[in-house]
Amino acid sequence: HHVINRRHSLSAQAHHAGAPAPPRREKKRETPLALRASVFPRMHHQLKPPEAATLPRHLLEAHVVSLVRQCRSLRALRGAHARLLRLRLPRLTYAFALSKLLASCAASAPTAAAASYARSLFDQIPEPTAFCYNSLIRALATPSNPTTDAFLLYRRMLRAGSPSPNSFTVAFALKACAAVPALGKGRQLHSQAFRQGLEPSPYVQTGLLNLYARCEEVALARSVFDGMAEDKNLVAWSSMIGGYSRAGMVNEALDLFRDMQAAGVSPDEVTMVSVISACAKAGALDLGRWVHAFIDRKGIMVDLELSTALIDMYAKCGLIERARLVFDAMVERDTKAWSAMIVGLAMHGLAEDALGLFSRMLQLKIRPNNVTFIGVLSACAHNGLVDDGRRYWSTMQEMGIKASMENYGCMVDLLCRSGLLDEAYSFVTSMPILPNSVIWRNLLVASKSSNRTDIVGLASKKLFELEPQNPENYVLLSNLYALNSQWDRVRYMRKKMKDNNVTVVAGCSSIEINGYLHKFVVSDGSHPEIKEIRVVLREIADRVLRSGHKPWTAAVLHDVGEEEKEIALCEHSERLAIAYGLLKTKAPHVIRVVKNLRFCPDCHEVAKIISKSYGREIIVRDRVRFHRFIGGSCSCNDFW
DNA sequence: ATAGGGTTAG
Repeated sequence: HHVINRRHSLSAQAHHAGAPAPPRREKKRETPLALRASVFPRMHHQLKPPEAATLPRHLLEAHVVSLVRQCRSLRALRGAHARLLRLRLPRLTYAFALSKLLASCAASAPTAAAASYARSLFDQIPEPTAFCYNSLIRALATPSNPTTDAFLLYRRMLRAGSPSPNSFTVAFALKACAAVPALGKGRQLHSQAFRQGLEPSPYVQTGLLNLYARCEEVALARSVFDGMAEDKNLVAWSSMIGGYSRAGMVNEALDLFRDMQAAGVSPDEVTMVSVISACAKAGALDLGRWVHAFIDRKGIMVDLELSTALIDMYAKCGLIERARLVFDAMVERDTKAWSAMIVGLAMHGLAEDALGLFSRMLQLKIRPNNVTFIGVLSACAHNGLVDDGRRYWSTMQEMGIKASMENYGCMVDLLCRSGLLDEAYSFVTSMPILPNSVIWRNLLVASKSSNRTDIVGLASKKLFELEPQNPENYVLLSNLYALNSQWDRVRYMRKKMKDNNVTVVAGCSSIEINGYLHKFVVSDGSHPEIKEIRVVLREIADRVLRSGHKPWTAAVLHDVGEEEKEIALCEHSERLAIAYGLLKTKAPHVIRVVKNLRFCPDCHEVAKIISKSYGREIIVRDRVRFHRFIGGSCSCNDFW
C-alpha cells in the first residue's frame, strides 16, 4: 500500500507539473483504506503491543476501524479480532473494538455462523449500548433462525429498561420477523413502535410494510404504504409490488408498477424481480414479455437474480425455449439458476434436456441441492423413468444432500405414476420423516383403480388427521367412492364436509387477453361476456358429442342427475377459459390457460378434441405441469 | 461516535 500510495502521489505531482493526466482507473482505485494508510502510515498492520499502551485513544480507535473495515469475511473478522486481542487494548477501546467487530459481523452475509459469532462478541461486551443490541439483532435476523432469537433479544432489551430501543432497533427486529416470517411478533413490534414514537421513521415504515408483504397480508401492507409520505421511496414501492406478487395478485402488482412510474420513481433490478415473478406466478406470457422488453429498454441490469426470475417466468409461461436462451446467455450461474432451468424443463416434460443439463451441472462442479433434485426426480416421474429416478435418488444420498419432504414426494410420485403401488406404499411407510398430506394424497390417487382398500383406508385416515379442513381431500375421496358407485359413502362425505364447515375451493383458471388477466371459476356467470362464452361452450359440447367422447361425470361431486353433471362439467373453469380464448383470438394464436388445481380428466379429453376440431394449439399450466395440445393429442401423453 | 429497508429456484 505504501508503494502504491507513493506512486500515486508522485504521479499526482507530475500532473501538477504539466505531465499527462494519470489514467482514470487509477484514480478510482483510491480507497478510504489507502487514504487512512497515508494518514497513519506507521499503524497500518504493524502496530505492536508495547506501542498500543502509549498511543492516544483516538489513534487506537482509528486503527481498530481500519483493521475491521478491510475484513471481507467472517474468517478475516476473527483474524482481526485475534490481532486486536494481542494488542491488549485499554478496556474502553476494547469494548469499542468489539462493537465494531459486531457491527461488521451483522453487516456480513446472514449465516448461522455469523449469528453465533455475533452473539459471542455481544456476550463479551460488559455494558452493551443500543448500538450493540441493534447489531446483534441485525445479525440474528436470518431465516435459519426459526426461534426468532432476534425478537427475544429485543424483548430482553425492553425488559432491561436500558438502553432504550431506537428506530434502528425496530427496523432490524422487523427484518428478523419478516425473514421467518412471524406476523404476530411483527404486529407487537408495530404497536410498540407506535407507542415509542418510532413509527414515523422511513426505515421502520418500510420494515413494517415489508413484514406484512412477506406475510401476504396485502391489506395491512397497503395501509402502511398508503400512510407513507407522498414521496415514497424505491424500497417501499418494490416491497409493495413484491407483496402483491407473492400473493398472486398480478393485476394489482402491475397496476402499482405503473403507478410507481407515474410517480416518477424509476424501478431497479430488485423491483423488476418482483414484477417478473408476478408474471411467472400468473402465467401471463404477454405481460412477462412486455416487462422483459421494458427491462431492456430502460437498461436495467439483468443480474443473477433477475436472470433466474426471467428463466422461471418463461418456463412457467410455457415458453421454455426463451427460458433456455436467457439461461445460455448468463455469464454467471448459481445453484438457483441451474435449478430454475432444470425444474422448468421437467415441468414441460422435457426429461432428456433436464437430465442432460443436470449432468453438465455436475461436470462444472456446481453443487446441486435438494431443489435441483426436485427437478431431476420430477423429470423422471413425468416420463416414467423409474430406474433413472431410483439412481438419482441414490446419487442424492451419495452427495450428502438431505432429502426434503418434496424429494420424498417426488419419489412417491415416480413410483405411483409407474404403477408400482406396493413399492410406493412401503417407501412411504419406511420414510424417516412423517409423510405430509401431499404424499398421502398422491398414494390415495394412485390406489384409485386398485383394490387396495388397506392403502385407501390408511391414506384417507392420515389425510383427515393432517388436514381436516382441506376440501380437496373430501372431493378426492368422494370422487373415489363415486367411481365405485358407493353413493352412500359419497353422501357421508358430503355430510362430514358440512359438519366440519368445509367449503370447496373453486378451481380457478385464467387467460390473458390484451394484457389483462381474465379469471374464471366453475359455472362462473360473472364475466361481462358470459353470454358469448356460453354460445362457444354449446358449440364445443356439440363437437365433443359428435367426436364420440363420453363425459366422465364421476368428476362431479354433487349427487345429482347425469344431465346436470354434464352441465357442471361443461362449465369447469378451464373450459370457460379455453372457450374465452376461442372467442377472443384466432389461429395461429396459442390459447394459454393457467389453472390453480389439477386438470380435470374430462376437460383434458375435451381440450384434445378442441385442439383437433378447431385447429388450435392450447397450452394449459395446471398445478403440476404443462399440457400442450396440438392436433388432438397432449404433450403429457395422458401420463399425469 | 459507529449502522439500516425491497429480489431469484420448490
